[in-house]
Amino acid sequence: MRLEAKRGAPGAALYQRIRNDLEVKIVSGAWPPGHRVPFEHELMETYSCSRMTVNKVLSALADAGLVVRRRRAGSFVSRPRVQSAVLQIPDLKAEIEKRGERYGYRLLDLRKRTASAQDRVRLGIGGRATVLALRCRHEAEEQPFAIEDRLINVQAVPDVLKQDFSIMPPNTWLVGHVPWTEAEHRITACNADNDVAAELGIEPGAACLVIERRTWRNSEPITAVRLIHPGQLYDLIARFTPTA
Amino acid sequence: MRLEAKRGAPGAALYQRIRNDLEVKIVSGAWPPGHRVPFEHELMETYSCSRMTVNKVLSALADAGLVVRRRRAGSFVSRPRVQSAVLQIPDLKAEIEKRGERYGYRLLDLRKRTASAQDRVRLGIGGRATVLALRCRHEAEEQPFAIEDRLINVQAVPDVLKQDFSIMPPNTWLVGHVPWTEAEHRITACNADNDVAAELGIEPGAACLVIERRTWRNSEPITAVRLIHPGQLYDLIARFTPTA
DNA sequence: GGCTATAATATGTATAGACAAATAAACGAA
DNA sequence: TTCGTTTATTTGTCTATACATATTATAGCC
Repeated sequence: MRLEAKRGAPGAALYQRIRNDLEVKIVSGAWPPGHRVPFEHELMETYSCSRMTVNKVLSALADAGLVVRRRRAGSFVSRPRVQSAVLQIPDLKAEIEKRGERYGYRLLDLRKRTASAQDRVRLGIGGRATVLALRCRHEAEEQPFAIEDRLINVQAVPDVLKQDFSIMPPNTWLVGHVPWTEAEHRITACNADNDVAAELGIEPGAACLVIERRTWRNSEPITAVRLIHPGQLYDLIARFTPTA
Repeated sequence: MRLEAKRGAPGAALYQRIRNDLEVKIVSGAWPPGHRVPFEHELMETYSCSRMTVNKVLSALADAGLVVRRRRAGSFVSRPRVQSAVLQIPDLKAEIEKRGERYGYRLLDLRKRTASAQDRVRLGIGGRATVLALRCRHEAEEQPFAIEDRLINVQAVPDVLKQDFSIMPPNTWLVGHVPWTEAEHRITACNADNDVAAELGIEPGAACLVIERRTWRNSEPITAVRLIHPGQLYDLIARFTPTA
């Protein structure tokens, strides 16, 4: 979102002030869900401006999901406010360093192989394929922070074979070099098995937060990754303000 | 005037087609981060349209974070693509019924009390306050699906005392009647304690996914809720496509 | 060179006017 | 009544134009 002067302040652009006015009415509850907001020509009167200007505001509110627009009927405050939030799925290296902690990384295992049936399911590919399978550990201040279990579709990203993942985490390289068009995240909880417990330095059976992410580029699978965090150690936090 | 507009158009609006063209160039990587996208007057030429139309496209791309615009310099493809996703935090009743399963609900405990120190921390309030504390269970097809542990700030929502939460889950009432302006979500994993295990019908120690949500209305705390799901039973899925 | 004033240019916002498309509401026929 | 048709209204998109504003490039000066 572009930042102008203050959104509602005098001096801000006219359409920003109009938008702010309407948003306040909506999020404050003064206009409850289902309420019909004034017609464009009414808002033109109210603000002494052209229709293009109020149209821009209402279209933006519709894009933001605060109103629904229907020809001939008008614009209406959206029904049930969806409980949605922008979730930041961080690059662990960047995230840890942002906290001012020392980041550590260790490659536990790497192998190139013809995709097994299980690999094909995880990546969502059919037929023969070559994959790079990695397992590595992320550390913050010497403490294990996450186990990463990743498959990369070599066909989609041939350059990946030239990278040295013993010094650089695969995610850091991928986000910088491989654009993606679609991603899916799945978040679950599981009990640590013996391997994971040993690698993370926790008790077997301890609860772990699991984040699985799959990315595609124009429908071609790129990578599937599973990040396993000790449950107490890691929070995913999402903040949401409708105005945003 | 509009002779050009119909050419090669599958019905979509002109600015939609332009936007799509540019997005493809960006997300495909054809225009890498930092690349200068054509000036508005160049796009006018390319698409034989007015500046307002290409301006609308570029402003929308800027709002979406795909480009950065700088006066006198031009518009540039944004730097690092952030790993973010819109996470749908569903209303459980709606979610379960959408799957075609039977929703069940049971109020386990409800009490009105003066906020304890712990309550005040959870809600983020200071001083004296009255809260409503609920504990309830959500079921899908007779199976326990989640334990909900909720605090409601009675000052912020006095009407809450008039509701009968033995038949209607608090979330269903709240989302329909109490607008909020800010929300925070926190997702963690924990091992089921004996109480939770009994209520969910799982083994003590089994991994659970915990979603904590706090909402405010103009900085006034409304409610704090903790949802505890059996780890195997529940997935949070977030899909993200830049095109939206 | 380094500094400042000036011009050039791209974006930011706003207007008035035009026609298209969808559809709620009124109307009329069976 | 009920069904189809017409009409009126609202939103959707686009144009051509205008001026404001930020910022880069340049020219001129010391």
